Amino acid sequence: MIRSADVAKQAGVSRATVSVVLNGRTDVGISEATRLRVLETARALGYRPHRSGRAIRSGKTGNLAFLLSTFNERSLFSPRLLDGLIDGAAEHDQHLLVSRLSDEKLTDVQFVPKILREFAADGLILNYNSAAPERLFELITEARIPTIWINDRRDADCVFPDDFSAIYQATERLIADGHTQIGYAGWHPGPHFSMHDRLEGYRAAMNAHGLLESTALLETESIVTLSEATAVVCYSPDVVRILREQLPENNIQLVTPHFERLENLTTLLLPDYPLGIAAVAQLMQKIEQPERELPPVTVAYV
Amino acid sequence: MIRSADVAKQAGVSRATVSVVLNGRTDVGISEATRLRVLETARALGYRPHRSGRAIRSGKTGNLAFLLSTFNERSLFSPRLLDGLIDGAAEHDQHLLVSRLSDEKLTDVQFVPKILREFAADGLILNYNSAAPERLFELITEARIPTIWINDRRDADCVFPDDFSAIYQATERLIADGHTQIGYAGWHPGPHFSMHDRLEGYRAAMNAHGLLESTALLETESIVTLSEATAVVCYSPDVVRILREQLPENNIQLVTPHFERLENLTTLLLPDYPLGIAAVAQLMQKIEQPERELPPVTVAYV
DNA sequence: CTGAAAGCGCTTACAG
DNA sequence: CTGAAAGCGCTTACAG
Repeated sequence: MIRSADVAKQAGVSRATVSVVLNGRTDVGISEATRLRVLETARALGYRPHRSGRAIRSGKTGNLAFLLSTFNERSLFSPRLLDGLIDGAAEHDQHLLVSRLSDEKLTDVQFVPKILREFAADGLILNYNSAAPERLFELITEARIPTIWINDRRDADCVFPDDFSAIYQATERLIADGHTQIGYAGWHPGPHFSMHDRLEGYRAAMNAHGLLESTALLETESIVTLSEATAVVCYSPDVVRILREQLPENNIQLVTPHFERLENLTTLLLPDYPLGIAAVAQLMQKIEQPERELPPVTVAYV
Repeated sequence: MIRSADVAKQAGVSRATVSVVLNGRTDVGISEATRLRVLETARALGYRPHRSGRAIRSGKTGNLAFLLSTFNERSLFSPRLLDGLIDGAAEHDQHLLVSRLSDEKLTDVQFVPKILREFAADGLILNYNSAAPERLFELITEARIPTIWINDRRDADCVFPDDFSAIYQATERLIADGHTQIGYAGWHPGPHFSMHDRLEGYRAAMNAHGLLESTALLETESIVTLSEATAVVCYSPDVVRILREQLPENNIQLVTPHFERLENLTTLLLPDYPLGIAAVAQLMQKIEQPERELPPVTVAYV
């Protein structure tokens, strides 16, 4: 293992100089020749600074932890969300720790997840919707660790997709096309905030233009009958198949949590990558000012 | 932030005693009363040991890094694989760091991923199939970090699903049922080792029983015609739909990388969770003895 | 502009 | 059985 002392010795400078050069500090004047010599020596030796050294000195681990449920309904999870988090973390020079917890584990009062038992990350990104086990809230509070909630609408410290605006926007597109009989085919408002927000987005758009609502709320993938509607805003791609038999494609607006655009269909996609980026940005702010409650952040569908 | 010194002071012992008690060391005799007092004090204070402190002392970060490509064809990735890795890491008292790299980034010789630029993990689990960018190999070698390859068949230090045996076993089931005209519907051997292994598994089973091969190798989801076959071993679930129109369900054996069993169909599933567990176990061994080349490990389909 | 010293939180010998 | 001391790799004042 190469230490900063090895680089210093080899380059003929002190450890402090190595640190200053490698961290690109500009407040300390270092001769260009020395700077280059240190950089080159570090490279040649394959020096990889030990994160823990800095961590213990700075009080910051340089790690962010991403926590989700093994129970898929509880957590939004996609490779793109993970990419957003990883890229976001990298932008802020942080590593991303990942952990998944089962509800069963969380019901055990003895159980404390490793990530909360130790000080191994500077902050937490929680990917648990509103139905998260009560015990989880306790654990977070006890650990007193800066936390941002992702995909949950709360009073503060959260980042979530703007379902309201997405549906609102989709509805307005149909209105702009001259439609007055516009249906909404989505799910019954359920435990997740987004179900409620989408319905409200539709209602708000219709009301704003003095139009009458015509909703077909779904319990499952039941058949949609919106006989009087000439156009439909819809959330479930499963329903599109049925709608397509009844309506021209131009008259269907899809807003979807899936990532694939359906052929010839105007589609708004869940912004999972930007969600990850935004969540990390919020968490960094939260880490800097742990006491301050951050106002909720919405991320637009794309 | 609560430090071990705080716990020591509060409990009226030295920091060393706190360390010994909290790490459950048995080689040092500690009175039961003292032990309980330290544990209770730590709990009451909400003490969370700073990983970096131990890391810097022990030379081990306690982190394992999982590295994959943003290019999906390069990396096997599923929530269950991640669960396997996370649970495996937890078993060994390690955290899991995750990072994804795009091929473009890796073509840039200047670019060194954060995880290799710093010493932040004790070892690496690489989820890159054989077609990984050349630069990646260089980077790993330069960093001299214990590494296990997952889902790639190499000479050493790798963990991969046993595609050969899965297909062999599926073929033998049909032979045991009395079939002699057995087809294999899979993909042309391509860059990934598994394509080759599956075909060989089929061939080996047929040869072992003196039967003639009848393969329909697929380029895409083309129609399968195995007119003389009374039974088929098949890898692609897409092909099952077509086969089902030609054959009774009992005469189809599916081996699949997807996680869902098809109704009424004998199916062998890719063992992604066990793969994660096994990969971590191998990596822990590799970290302990970095010089030693570990023989390849296969994980059976389930 | 550079270097010696101190200290971050932890654990491990070692002395009592 | 317990505690004082040393040291892991790093960075940050501070003295020269």
